[in-house]
Amino acid sequence: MNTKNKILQVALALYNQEGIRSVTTRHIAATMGISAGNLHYHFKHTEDIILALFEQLTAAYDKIVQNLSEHPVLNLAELEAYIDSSFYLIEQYRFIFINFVELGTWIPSIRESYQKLVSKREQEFSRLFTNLVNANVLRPDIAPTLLNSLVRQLFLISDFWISSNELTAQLRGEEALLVYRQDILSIFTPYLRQRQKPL
Amino acid sequence: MNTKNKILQVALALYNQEGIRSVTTRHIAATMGISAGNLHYHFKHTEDIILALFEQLTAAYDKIVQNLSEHPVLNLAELEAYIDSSFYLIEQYRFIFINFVELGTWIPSIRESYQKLVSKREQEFSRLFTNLVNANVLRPDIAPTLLNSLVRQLFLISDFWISSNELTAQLRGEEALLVYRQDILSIFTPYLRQRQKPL
DNA sequence: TTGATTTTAGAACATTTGTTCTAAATTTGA
DNA sequence: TCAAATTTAGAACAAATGTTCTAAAATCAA
Repeated sequence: MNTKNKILQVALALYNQEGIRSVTTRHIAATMGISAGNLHYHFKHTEDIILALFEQLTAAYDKIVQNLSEHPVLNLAELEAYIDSSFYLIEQYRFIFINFVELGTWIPSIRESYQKLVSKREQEFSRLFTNLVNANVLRPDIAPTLLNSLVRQLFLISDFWISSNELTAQLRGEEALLVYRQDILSIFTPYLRQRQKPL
Repeated sequence: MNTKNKILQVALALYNQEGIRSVTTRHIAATMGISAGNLHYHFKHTEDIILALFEQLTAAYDKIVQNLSEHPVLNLAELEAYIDSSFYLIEQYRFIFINFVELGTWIPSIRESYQKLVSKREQEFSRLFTNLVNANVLRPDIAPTLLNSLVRQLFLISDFWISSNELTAQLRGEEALLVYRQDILSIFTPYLRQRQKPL
């Protein structure tokens, strides 16, 4: 692996573990055994590192979305699979989600990029709802304003579940996934058709 | 107002406006027209300022909780009033919610204090649900595990709604309140008794 | 009033941090 | 093989930051 990618890899690990506050470019360079000068040869500014990591995240998310449009979700098992894959992605780039607002004000292009991601996800989730209604999984009588709130809820919970978990239960690995999955699914629960409703 | 309180007031305003990243003790001192040395006479360490602000927040929240136990929520109008008051409090200390995880790792007593707050709110919300069921506003057939998820959802949305809004719509003032209120209420919506259900 | 205490300003210090610069080492490509 | 391009280490710099120190000013208490 070339130095540039290695920097990104080590930076991601450090940011996730120690938080953006305490990680410096010297820190990253020392951890991978190169000089600070060398690091700044590859990434002139610290923001460039963070921005590159953010672009990795959006690229990975795009893949998930693309996969979702090729293989639409038609039942609860597939919904769970999708929830799980988004969880792994979020956890992989957890420092971004934990410092989202701060990063957005620090590096404006991150906020712009996030806006675009939100639009994509809105489309994706609208389709997801429609599919589940058509597949007779969800009830068809959901008002549009309520649907808006539901979509916002989904975004909010998936983007900030990690932050919330960090402050409270601090669940890890499989345990975290299970609770995350349940929290996301409980948004859908009340709108399931009676037949499959485990209320 | 004495200098100590003035420092807290100015620090809060600056943290909210410019974010904890760019605000320094010199910054705060300069804004209020005192010397940095003087500021550090009153608060030896930066953390002491932030911790004091966090304690203001928990004290204010305690008041709301106490008021809630003295005047229980029995209908949707009262629920809205409670939602609104929590919104104003969160917005007043927005920088804390925006940097919650970072502050929690930086200043451990903040995380401990937050844990206690969460316990209080859990009790409070359980009572709130029970009250609304008894008052025939909510349906009585909500499973305990689902209730847990609902409570977590409520916490998550109230604590991170501001962060989410900051990244997307960036609504302000009354407009923000309206959407926040609707997002919180939409958690309750599916469990309302049919009579008052505006699905 | 006067002596003690508290508050304040401002200089000073140590450390950190991002970044640049230079020269050497390494790699590449013809 | 050898010159050009690249990568690298390490010193160096400038700015920022938290904090301390000292002495003066203000306040308080008897």
